[in-house]
Amino acid sequence: MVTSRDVARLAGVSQATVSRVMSSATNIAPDTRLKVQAAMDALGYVPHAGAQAMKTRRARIIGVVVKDITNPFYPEVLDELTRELDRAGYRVVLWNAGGGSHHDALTAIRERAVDGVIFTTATGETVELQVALEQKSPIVLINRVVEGFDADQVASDNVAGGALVADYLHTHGRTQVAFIGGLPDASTSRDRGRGFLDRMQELGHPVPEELRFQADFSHDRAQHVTGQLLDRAERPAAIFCANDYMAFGALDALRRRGLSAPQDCWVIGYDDVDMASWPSFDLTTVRQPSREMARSGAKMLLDRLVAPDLPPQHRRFPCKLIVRGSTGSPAEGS
Amino acid sequence: MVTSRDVARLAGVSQATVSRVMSSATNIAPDTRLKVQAAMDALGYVPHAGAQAMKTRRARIIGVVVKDITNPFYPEVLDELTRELDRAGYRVVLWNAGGGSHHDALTAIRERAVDGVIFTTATGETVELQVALEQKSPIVLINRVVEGFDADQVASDNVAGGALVADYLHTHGRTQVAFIGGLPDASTSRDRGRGFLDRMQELGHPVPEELRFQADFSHDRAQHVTGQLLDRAERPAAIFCANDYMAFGALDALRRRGLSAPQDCWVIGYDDVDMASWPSFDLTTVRQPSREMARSGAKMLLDRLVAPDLPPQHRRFPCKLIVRGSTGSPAEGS
DNA sequence: GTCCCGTTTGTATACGTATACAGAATCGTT
DNA sequence: AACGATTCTGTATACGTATACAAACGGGAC
Repeated sequence: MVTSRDVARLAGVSQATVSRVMSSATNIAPDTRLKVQAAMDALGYVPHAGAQAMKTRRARIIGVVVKDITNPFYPEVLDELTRELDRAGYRVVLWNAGGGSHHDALTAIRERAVDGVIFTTATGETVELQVALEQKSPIVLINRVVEGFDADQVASDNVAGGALVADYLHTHGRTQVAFIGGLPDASTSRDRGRGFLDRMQELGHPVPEELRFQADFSHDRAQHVTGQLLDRAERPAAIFCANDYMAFGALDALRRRGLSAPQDCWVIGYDDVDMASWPSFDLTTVRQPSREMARSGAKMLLDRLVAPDLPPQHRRFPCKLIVRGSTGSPAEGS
Repeated sequence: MVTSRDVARLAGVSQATVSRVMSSATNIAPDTRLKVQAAMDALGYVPHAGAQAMKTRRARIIGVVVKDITNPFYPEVLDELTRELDRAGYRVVLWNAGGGSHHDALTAIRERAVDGVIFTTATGETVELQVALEQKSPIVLINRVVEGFDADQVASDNVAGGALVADYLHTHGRTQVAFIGGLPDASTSRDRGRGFLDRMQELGHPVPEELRFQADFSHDRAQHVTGQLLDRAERPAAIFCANDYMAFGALDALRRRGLSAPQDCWVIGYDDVDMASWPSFDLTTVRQPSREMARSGAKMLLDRLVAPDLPPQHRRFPCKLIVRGSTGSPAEGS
């Protein structure tokens, strides 16, 4: 391995000078700089990341924690996060699935292996997160949010989004409806459910217990649950799923039975991932600005790295109902 | 930050002893070990990753390079890679999109920021890869492969897979067919295309130039291209896409025109991603064992880290045609 | 010519850990 | 009782870089 000392020797300067050329400080004579750069090129010098990290106390790496990368929502978020962080000169380490991800990511902060972490799927492990926060660990929560947790958080207004769906169904006279949630301890599912169920109640169409389900955010569980639901005597007029991925499962359950939306049952999702607009699904859904949220979260974290004592920000993005073919009369659809 | 020296002081031993407890060498008196561990717990000691990396010359990080994480094939591969590498005690840094990904990943090796890299989308940038290889950089190619490149490589038998499709279409008398490739310099697309087109020719049904397309592996391009194709006077009897993601685009192009597979045109994909089996697509496709390939590639890399002079392995997995509803008479499906 | 100031460079050291080496302590063997 | 063998621990140093400090140098201004 070629070190800065080797470069120094070849260029006829001290190691410190080589280091200064790297950090491109201003106090370098132009010709010394050229000499050193020539030597670096000649030797193919590349600084040792670990050594730099040790001295500067910065790894230039950000961690991102995701639960199920197979859910198309997360690739979209990741896509945006990697772009944004890459542009800022940071690398991204990814934690996917595995119950221990949150813990591992926090450990990585303490090891100084990463400078900060973006959690997309925070839930109840608040204890450990809280401890980390008290040690001023740079942490940002995207998508899922933890009430009363004093860290930067970015989410969409899930309660309002859920209410949007209720209003829409009410307006179209679809009152006998089912709700399929994700995980009970995920703020997204909880808030969307609450916003939806509360508004339905207000509107005079309370959703009975036996029409409320949990399907852990996955396509397969949602397909299964919807299947059971459809096999009952009475079919609901609409199904609202807490994310698009489950809505796809609901649509698939219909198709498998030779039924379809919107003819036999309306289906509504949440997120508006790219796939939702594909003709195969043509899914009515609540759009949250996922990519913008990702960018915003990345920026918050980067800001916090330079100013650790910034007051924590809670940013909430508005949502919008996108009506497509899986609801409404076919004539209404695009 | 609490260092090993702090632990040493509290435990009343030398820093070296603390380090030895960490590496859990055998030569440690049981009670010293307990004392040290107690001190570590008391102080909440966590070793500094950068310092360790500098001394041991191992970062315990593996890089993974992916082109478009939005293509559902890659999340499946990533899912498996992260699991496997995580289990082996490695973290994963992800490079996504961005033309410079390959270069950045190779730089990271030279910076010793990562111990090795798994490329899933290698193409023609052989020059730089070749240089890296000559410096014995631990590199593994998964999925896409580069001819005559002396590194570990894992792929499926794409030529045979393409031929499978030709045989199948011939058997069912579908001879007027189109091919939609990905990128011309990707081995996957090239080999699948070659296997398919050559076999079609052998069988007496050469595919004319005007029925061969490139759609850069993306849903949207494939949908667009298929759209143009369908708007012609004569509709092909089948469309073979070089991956599932494009096949979904082809199906969507049909749907948008009120057409469908298999009635109006057969559609065949490649990969057999999870989504291919969803009732909404019900896609006939060539299954390659993506997850097994990912595991295999991860193991190759891990092996190479401990034995850098191992001869490079080229592993090729067989493929299998999975017939579903997007081809054949509906009766045949499911 | 002297003095002061600003620029540029070298010297020395620190970051936190791992490990070669040597010394101390323990044990069994003769 | 003396010896070597064995086990355990401490001392010292190295990994590769960044940076505080001091030194050297040159250029004006008087």
